[in-house]
Amino acid sequence: MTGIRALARHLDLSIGTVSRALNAKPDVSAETRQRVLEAARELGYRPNQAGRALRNGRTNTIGMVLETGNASTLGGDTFFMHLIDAMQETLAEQGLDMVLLPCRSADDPIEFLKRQVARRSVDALVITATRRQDARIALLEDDGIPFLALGRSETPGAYPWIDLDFAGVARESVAQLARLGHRRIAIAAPRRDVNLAQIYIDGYRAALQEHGLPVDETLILRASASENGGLAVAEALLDMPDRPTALLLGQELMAIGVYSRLQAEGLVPGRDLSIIGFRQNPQLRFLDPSLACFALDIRALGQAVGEAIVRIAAEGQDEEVTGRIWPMTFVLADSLCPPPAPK
Amino acid sequence: MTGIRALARHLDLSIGTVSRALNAKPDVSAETRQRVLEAARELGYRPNQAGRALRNGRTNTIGMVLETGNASTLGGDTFFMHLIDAMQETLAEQGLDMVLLPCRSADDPIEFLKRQVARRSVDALVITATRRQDARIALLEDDGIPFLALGRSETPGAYPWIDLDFAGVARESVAQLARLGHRRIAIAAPRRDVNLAQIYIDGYRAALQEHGLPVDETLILRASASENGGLAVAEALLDMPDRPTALLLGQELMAIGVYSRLQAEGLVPGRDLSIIGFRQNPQLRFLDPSLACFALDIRALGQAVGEAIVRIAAEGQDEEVTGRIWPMTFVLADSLCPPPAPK
DNA sequence: AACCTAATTTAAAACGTTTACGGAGATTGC
DNA sequence: GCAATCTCCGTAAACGTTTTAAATTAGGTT
Repeated sequence: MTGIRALARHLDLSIGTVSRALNAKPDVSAETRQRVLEAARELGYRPNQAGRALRNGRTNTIGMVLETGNASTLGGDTFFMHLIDAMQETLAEQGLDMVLLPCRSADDPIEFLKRQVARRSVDALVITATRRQDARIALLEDDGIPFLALGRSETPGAYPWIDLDFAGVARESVAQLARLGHRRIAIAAPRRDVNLAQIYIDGYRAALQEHGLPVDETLILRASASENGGLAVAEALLDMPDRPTALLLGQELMAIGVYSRLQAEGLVPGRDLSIIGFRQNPQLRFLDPSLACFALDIRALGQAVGEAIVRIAAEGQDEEVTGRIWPMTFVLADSLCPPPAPK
Repeated sequence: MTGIRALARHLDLSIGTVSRALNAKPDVSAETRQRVLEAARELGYRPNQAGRALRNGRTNTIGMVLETGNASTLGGDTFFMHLIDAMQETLAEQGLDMVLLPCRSADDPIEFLKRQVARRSVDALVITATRRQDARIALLEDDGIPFLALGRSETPGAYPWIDLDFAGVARESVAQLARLGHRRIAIAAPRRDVNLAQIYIDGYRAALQEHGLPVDETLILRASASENGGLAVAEALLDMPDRPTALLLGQELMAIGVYSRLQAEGLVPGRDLSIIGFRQNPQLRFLDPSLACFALDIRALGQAVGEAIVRIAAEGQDEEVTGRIWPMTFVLADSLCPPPAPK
């Protein structure tokens, strides 16, 4: 276990000089620096992280909270995998490490975060899956931990966030359908407390009005963010007396349930009902007919998140806080058609 | 930022006494302990992790290396999510934290591990996706970092591992098919350097001999661990003059490709070709006819991994090293049938 | 030779803990 | 009443760094 002390002794130098040489600080001759670096490599010296963190008050590590047990984060989706991949690349370029902090969805996210905050083993945190009211934000602000929220929240206060453009998705979806002649457009979104659902539905309302279409509250459906949720949505649609001709989905996996329920009734997406999904998802590539949805450049997003959290970690709390909306682009597919002629 | 010093001053006690009180050490009166705990809660005292780690030489944290960019780990599969969830639960019960260390598959895993080892920010490591020859194992042994390999390796040396029973999967698969009367059973497995493929194929060979069936090397196929790999496998099968009547798949997602290629030819799994998949995977639940495969209790596995790594972290290198094979149970489904009568 | 400056190095303090050791009272045993 | 024991607490060292301030050396300039 060669510490800097052993290294200094071996070189017949003082600890301080060795430290400066290793950290590219001034006040050390070129020759000495050379010797030190060589000996460090030779003896396999690696600075002790704990000592360094204690002295510096920094860990050079960025943490990201990852909810396990929640299908929309780690499982059944390559979104987070690619995001993390790109983030890590960006952070590594800055000499920062990245760790993922798995938080069981069964546990209290506040308690979990308190524990992480207490450990102070990361310089800054990225939190995901923000709720409409998210107590974690107040906690982090109180404790002065620099953080970035991946997803907006209605929690008051100024803090940095990056969120996907769900309002834009709703607007563009309605525009596409209105152009095809649809007038009765249903929308399905997950639980109220996830903020994106609210933004999505608000965008939908605004877009309808923009196109001079009435807002029918019975066409706004809530369902669980899963295949089963999609089944329930399709079920509800089938039961409607004046069935809508188009459907917007506020979560990816719902489409699977909708398709299978419709097809069980002999109905065909893109002929009997126009459907626009949400985020593009490789799991949906088997849907037939193909599902219109919204794509985004996940790697670029990961890079942006990485760059943002680096700045936030460096500048601490007095960073000029700013929210940022990430664009998504419409992907046309076969699940769209003009509304069927009323019989 | 209330450290133990501020806490001690506030209580008019010495730092040492406060520390002992907080850590449930002896030599402190019940009354004082009570006061200390109360004040700690009130002032929101949280021990500084860096100071503690420096002093103790332990971080009370277990790390797990997670390969991003690799579909079989984070993406497209809930396996790791559930595993991590269960592991974390087990570790939390022991008062240990868990962090995931995302390793880009584009980067050199050895360099990545060296960096992590150097940081010494975890007490023990779980490594996944072990290769047949895995230099990481030698590195960890050399550096004296306690670790557990999730997956065997042929790398010499004694180290603890837990692996799924791929040999058993192959054996049981052959047994099931032989019982149905199949004599020409093909097998498809991923790249040679992943160890599980080797074990799987070895098990297949042994099982064939056990049932008195000939081993035809042309029936042993290699393909990428993906849907595309499955397409290629099906392609190869269709081109064979004396087509096999059954197929074993050494990776989950292959089944998707196999099914779609077969169905494009008008062939039906479970009628024209019997297929046994690998690990049960929620992504495969839409396959029709349903795919026979092997299930395992992921939560129990996660718990076992958690318990093992706790022991390993506690006892350091002199833990009695032992490998462990995790059982998988056959799940019967509609993709099996007796071989079609030769025409 | 004495002094100043610049370049390089050393010494020491500090970060926040834990723990071995010693000491002061209080209690017990004779 | 004195020694021995026990209980509780304070002191100080140690963990491995980084950094500030002081010290040393070398190289001029008077």
